[in-house]
Amino acid sequence: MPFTVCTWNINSVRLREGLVARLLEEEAPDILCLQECKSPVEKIPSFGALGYSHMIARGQKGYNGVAILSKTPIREVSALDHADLGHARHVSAQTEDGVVIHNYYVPAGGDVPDREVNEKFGQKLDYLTAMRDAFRAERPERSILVGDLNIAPREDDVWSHKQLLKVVSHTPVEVAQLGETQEAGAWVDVTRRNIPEGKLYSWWSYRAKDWDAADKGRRLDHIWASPDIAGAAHGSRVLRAARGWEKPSDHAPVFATFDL
DNA sequence: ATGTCGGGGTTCCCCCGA
Repeated sequence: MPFTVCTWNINSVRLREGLVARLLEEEAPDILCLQECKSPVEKIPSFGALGYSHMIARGQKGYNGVAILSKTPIREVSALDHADLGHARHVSAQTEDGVVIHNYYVPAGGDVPDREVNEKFGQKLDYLTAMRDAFRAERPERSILVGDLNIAPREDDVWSHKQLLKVVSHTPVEVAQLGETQEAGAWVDVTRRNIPEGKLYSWWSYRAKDWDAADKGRRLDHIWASPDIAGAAHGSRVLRAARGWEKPSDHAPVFATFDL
C-alpha cells in the first residue's frame, strides 16, 4: 500500500488551522507532521472531522511544539528532549504497519554562528550531537525521520552557497554536524534521492518583498528514511504553492510516498 | 542594521524568537 508522509513547519497551528485543513483536504497525506505548533497539546485544534482522528504531540506555550496527525491508529514511541533544553522538539510514533515516524524541530540557532558569543548556536550543535548519539546507540530500522532540521546542507539547497556560508543554517560546522547525525543512522535523504538535481527550497523568509520572484530560499525541511525502506520512496515534492496561500507559514510542506 | 511574522505579557505596545 502506498503511504504518503508530509512535513510542514506551520508557525502556529491555531492561527493556521484553516491552512492545515486545506492541506489535508487537497493533498490527503496518510501522515502529517507539524512543527512550531506554538501551542499546548490540549489547545491544538482537532482534525478528526477530516479523517485525522489520531494525534501524538508535544507542546508548550508560545514556542516550538511538534505533532503527528494520522488517518489510522498510531502509538507513541518516544518524546526526547535532546540536550536537556526543556523544549518540545521531538516526538515519534509507530504506525500499524510497524513504521516509526520521527518528527523533529531542530533549534534554529540564533544569528551568530559562534557558540562563544551566541548560546543558541551552541544549543543547536549540542542538540544535533545528542541526535547523533541516539542513532549510534540504536540504528533505526523501518523508520522515517522528518522535520524542520533548520540546516540546508547542499550547495543547491540554498539560493547562494557563497553568500550563505557564514549564515546560520548553511555554515560548514552545521552541515558537518548534520552529516554526522545522518551517517549515525545511515539515514537516506529521500528528497534528494528522488530529486537529485537542481535548486530546491522549502523555506522563504517573510522579510523578502516578493518571495516568489526573489526566490531566495533554503531547504530546511527534510524527509529521511532508514536504508531498509529508503528504496520504497518515490514522488518526493515540495508544495511551493502553499507558501503563497493567504497568511502563509514561511515554510512549504514537503512530501514523500513509500510503497511498503 | 535591516526587513516581516507570531505569541505572550509588563497589553492596545514591547519584547523575544525565527
